[in-house]
Amino acid sequence: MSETIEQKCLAKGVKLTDQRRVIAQVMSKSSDHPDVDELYNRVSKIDPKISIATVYRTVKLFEESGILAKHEFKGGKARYEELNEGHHDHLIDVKTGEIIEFIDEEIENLQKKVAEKYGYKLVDHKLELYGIKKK
Amino acid sequence: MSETIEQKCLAKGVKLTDQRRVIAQVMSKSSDHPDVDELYNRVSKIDPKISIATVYRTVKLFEESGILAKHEFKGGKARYEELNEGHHDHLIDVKTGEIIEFIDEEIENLQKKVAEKYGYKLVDHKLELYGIKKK
DNA sequence: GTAGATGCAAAGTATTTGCGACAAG
DNA sequence: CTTGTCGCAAATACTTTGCATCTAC
Repeated sequence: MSETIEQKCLAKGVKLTDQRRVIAQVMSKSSDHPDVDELYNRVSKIDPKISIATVYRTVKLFEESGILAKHEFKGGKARYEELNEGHHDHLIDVKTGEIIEFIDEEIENLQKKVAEKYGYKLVDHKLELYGIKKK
Repeated sequence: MSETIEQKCLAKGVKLTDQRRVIAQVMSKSSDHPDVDELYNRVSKIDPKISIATVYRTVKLFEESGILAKHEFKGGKARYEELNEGHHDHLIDVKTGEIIEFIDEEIENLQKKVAEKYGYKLVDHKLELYGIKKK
């Protein structure tokens, strides 16, 4: 495991409060991609006094600090995950909603090439695959 | 040019009303990717009596009928474009918001391969590149 | 001590919906 | 005719914000 979220906050000069610590810990433990509501539920079990406004403010702050990644998958609410070294994309099961993380260097390179072709420097991208499980 | 939106409606058994005809024509003429508000503005210039609720209902209906594609680019409202034969993805200029459409067969194939690898049949995907124009 | 964080409730956006009037097939 | 559509305004869902209070550094 690389740095904890708390360490990242220190490194980036993000002030640590009790609320932020709780939110950070819950996100670290979450291997799925919770939306704000779900995150708020989990956080509330640890400290019921934390308000949903703080959860919204904190995920936004963490996202801007490069600590969390925000995803807006099809037709739903925004969902978050901890951002670690290895970049990855998502394969979403359209039946169950299950999410599989994957990495494909070849696709990454091709994306860069496409951007170059049009005279752009690639600064970000979003790749989501939607599939049905084969029997 | 392939079929018009009106022809597609007939083909798919979607009832044609004056309002839908206007919305269809405006979308056909739009080479950008307007959001509902912008579409409503354009539509209102032709027939000011059309309500925004109808615009919302119509784009949703057209999307479900495979006539329009809905995009949810980063942090904004949903945007729409006419869906024609050739599938394409989008390269978005993060400075200006300009959108370039592109096709890359190689990436398409690799996506299918990734899904296969995890035992999935690819039914849909979303690929968005965000870039900065090089000088 | 001070700048910034929190909780609360109210305000914003974007989108959907119930309902009576109306129009397409 | 009958089923589905429209316009309107109210409702919903998600997210942000003003303000007074509190807390980390």
